[in-house]
Amino acid sequence: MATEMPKAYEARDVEQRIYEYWLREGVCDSEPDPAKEPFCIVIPPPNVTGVLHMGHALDNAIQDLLVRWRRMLGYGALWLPGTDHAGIATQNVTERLLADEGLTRHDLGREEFVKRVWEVKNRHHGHIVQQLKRLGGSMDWRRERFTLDAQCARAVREAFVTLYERGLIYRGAYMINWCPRCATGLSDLEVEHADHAGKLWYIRYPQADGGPGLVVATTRPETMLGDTAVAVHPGDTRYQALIGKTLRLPLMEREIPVVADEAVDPEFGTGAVKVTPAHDPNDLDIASRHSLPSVVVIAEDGTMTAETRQYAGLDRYECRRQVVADLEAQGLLERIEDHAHSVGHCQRCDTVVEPLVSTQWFLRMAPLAEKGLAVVRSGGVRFVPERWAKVYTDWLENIRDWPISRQLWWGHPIPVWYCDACENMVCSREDPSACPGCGGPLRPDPDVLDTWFSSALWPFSTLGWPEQTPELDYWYPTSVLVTGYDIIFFWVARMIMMGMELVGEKPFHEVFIHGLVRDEKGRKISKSLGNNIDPIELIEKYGADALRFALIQLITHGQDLTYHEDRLVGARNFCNKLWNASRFVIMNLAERAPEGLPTDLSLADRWILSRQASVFAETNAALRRYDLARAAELLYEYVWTEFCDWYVELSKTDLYGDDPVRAQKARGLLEKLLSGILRSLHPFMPFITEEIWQRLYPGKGPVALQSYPVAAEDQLDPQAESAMAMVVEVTNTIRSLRMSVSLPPQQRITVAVRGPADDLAALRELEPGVRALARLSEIEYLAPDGIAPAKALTATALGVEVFLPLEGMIDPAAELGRLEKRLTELAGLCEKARSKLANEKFVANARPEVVQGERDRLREYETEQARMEEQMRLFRGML
RNA sequence: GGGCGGGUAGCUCAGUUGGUCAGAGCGCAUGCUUUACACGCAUGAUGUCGCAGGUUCGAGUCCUGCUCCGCCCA
Repeated sequence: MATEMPKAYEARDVEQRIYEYWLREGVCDSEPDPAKEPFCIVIPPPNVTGVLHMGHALDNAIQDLLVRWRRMLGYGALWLPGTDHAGIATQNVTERLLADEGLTRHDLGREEFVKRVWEVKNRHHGHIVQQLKRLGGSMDWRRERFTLDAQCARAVREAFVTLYERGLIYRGAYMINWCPRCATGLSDLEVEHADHAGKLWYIRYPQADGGPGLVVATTRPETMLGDTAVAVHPGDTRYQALIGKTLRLPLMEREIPVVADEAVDPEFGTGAVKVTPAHDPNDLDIASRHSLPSVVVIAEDGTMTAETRQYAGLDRYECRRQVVADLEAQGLLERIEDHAHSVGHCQRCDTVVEPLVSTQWFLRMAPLAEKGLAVVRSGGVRFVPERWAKVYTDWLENIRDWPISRQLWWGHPIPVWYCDACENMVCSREDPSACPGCGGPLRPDPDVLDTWFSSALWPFSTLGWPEQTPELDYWYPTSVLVTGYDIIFFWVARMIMMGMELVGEKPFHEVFIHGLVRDEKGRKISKSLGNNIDPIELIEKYGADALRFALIQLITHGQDLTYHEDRLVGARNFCNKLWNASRFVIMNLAERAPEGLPTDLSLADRWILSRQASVFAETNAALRRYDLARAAELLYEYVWTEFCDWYVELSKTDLYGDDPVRAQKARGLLEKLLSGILRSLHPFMPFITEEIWQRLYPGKGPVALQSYPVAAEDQLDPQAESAMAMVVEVTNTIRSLRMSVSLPPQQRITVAVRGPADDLAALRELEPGVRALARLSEIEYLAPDGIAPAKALTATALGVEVFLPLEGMIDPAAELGRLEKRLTELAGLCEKARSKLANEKFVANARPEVVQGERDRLREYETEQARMEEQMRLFRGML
């Protein structure tokens, strides 16, 4: 067996080689297998031109953990990878590149531009895939998909046409959010609202008959050019006389009416609001109630229209300055106030969006939302943590129709064609060659679909839908979707609705929602802050396993998590601990260990087997309820504290003792325990566990395909656990007492122990180990009534008295101080317990075992108290 | 304005159905070339569990109010 293991684990020497090994072994490949229960996760496809950030690292660490765990449990586990074409984002990336050449997409023309985008996509694609691989993701790369590939395109077209045929998709002119920079319509979700320190301009609108008129307050003076009315609240006494009168719109010199409308807030500004139906959704509502005309004054490129005459062609903000200046010159600007208000920005480019009436394709959401709500309410789709279900249902209950067309060149074309000759419109699964009405030429719809439209089909388009493939049949609905709460509306909700509508079945059983990764100062990661953390750099520094383990440890109950480099150091150290514990075991396995579980187990053996069985049971339970941090903690604790600190140390007395049978038994058990540790940790830290596994069992195949350890009930041994707890406590007590008198570590001493026969027997069984760990030359066993050594340091450890007879080294005054402190503590504890027990209501109401526990505790305290007092008397005699 | 989450050791966070002096990691202090590991070992210090009431024999844990921080929606 190869025993040459470096002293420290070096992730960089291991990871790439191991990943290639998995690919070679087909570890991540999966086929539908009716003999196995299916388990499937589809990756939230990262933006193909994006760069992996910590959020992806977290998201993928979680998915890989779940998939590897299920795979080892024997499920037909598939993790399906892929990327998203990210319409606006990718088009913007390409346009920026063109800008460097001094070109715009219009210079190139649509066809040439789209070709360029594909080139950009192809360049970035390899990079993002490489990053996912470096994280150790066990995706089935043979099944990789791209939201714009032929298979997804087929699904998108099928979905669109089907929805259209069902009357769920319609086209019309409605007010939508428009990004003047991206030159496309946006859905509400793609608009981010930010508070903006703006102004409130008070403008006088005189009456047409020469009267003083009224004053309106507005945050957007430039839109006054498109005003077609002024509205006041019908109950507002200030304006009763003006309702129905006509005003003269300044600058435009147009006559507009004063209307009364309930929607006006009399508290805001002057209580009179200007009505610009073409550029404000609320005004549009008012306009429709009063049959007001609409005047478009801002064009799609953010400049003023011809309607604005002298302002035509100005940028909207330049126009604002001009309008304000002109109003002021005419004495119509009454005053200006500071006014903070919320302004919508384009999610992709941060430009202030413009509400505009525009002809778009819409998806009717009410019927879809109904199905989406039903399946979550009935528990068909379960959110973890549960509270996110409410976020989801609240949104769906108030949902508006979804504008799905985008005025971009990069994306899925809308499968609709128009005949200019006969005004026919064709929506078709196949490209039509001519107008079915007149046989004339057809013009394709120039728009593409919102990227989220194709993302919404992802769980089934990737599995082959609309074909009824074996994959779709086996893995759909998928098992769990893992994603951050920030895309519940964008993506999760839409997948659920589309799955229900198009496949007739939910896309997944569960949704595991995690928080976002924040920087060390707790700030959200953002481009503008420039506080992005590159997971690849961290992988290079600490290893992918350390990064993954640290992230898993940091997961809280759906909350954001604060990244801290210290955590990575801790996780890296844990990797090294595992490496060295394994190194120790493997070095000692130079002689082949026997097969099967050894017999003639010691107390320590029975204890560690019991602990391992119990930890594995708890770990699986924690994973099942998605308490991933707890699962990681359980294994961390077990490996470091119980296995390394105690079991390995105790095993040395067997390994290096003169009994070859015991040594052989120790080797056998260490190997068995390590096997369990490696398998249990593999989903958390795949690389290092695989590397060690290969060294431990060359030729046995990847650990990734071994069985995941589950509970072994027959190994649970509560008696061994409590006996061992006592041994540990006695050892710790001796160490602590040694330190209290600064005894040099090298100095071996004799200790005496006094206590129940069972406890002493347990100590005797592990005596060589205790002697080594507490640096003892000898242990003297005293019967419960045995006479304790005089002039000794003493303490009680779980009912066993420990004496360190250190005559000459003891400072009686210091000892008295220590004992006194402990006695004070004990007095307080006794007092507390006594008063509890003296309370009739406590005794009457508390559960019997709680009362009994209190009694037992009190008895222990009293016993210890008596012993301490006895010691005090001894030391006082020494003063 | 509506909703959600959080305020526990210097830092980051655990604390399952209320019941053993409140836990972990990091950091800190002291000591240690103990034949796997200094990315280590041992020992130790550290908390009015945001504030105020209430329920209860008993509250970090349940209820009410307040306060501060963060997020989502309008």
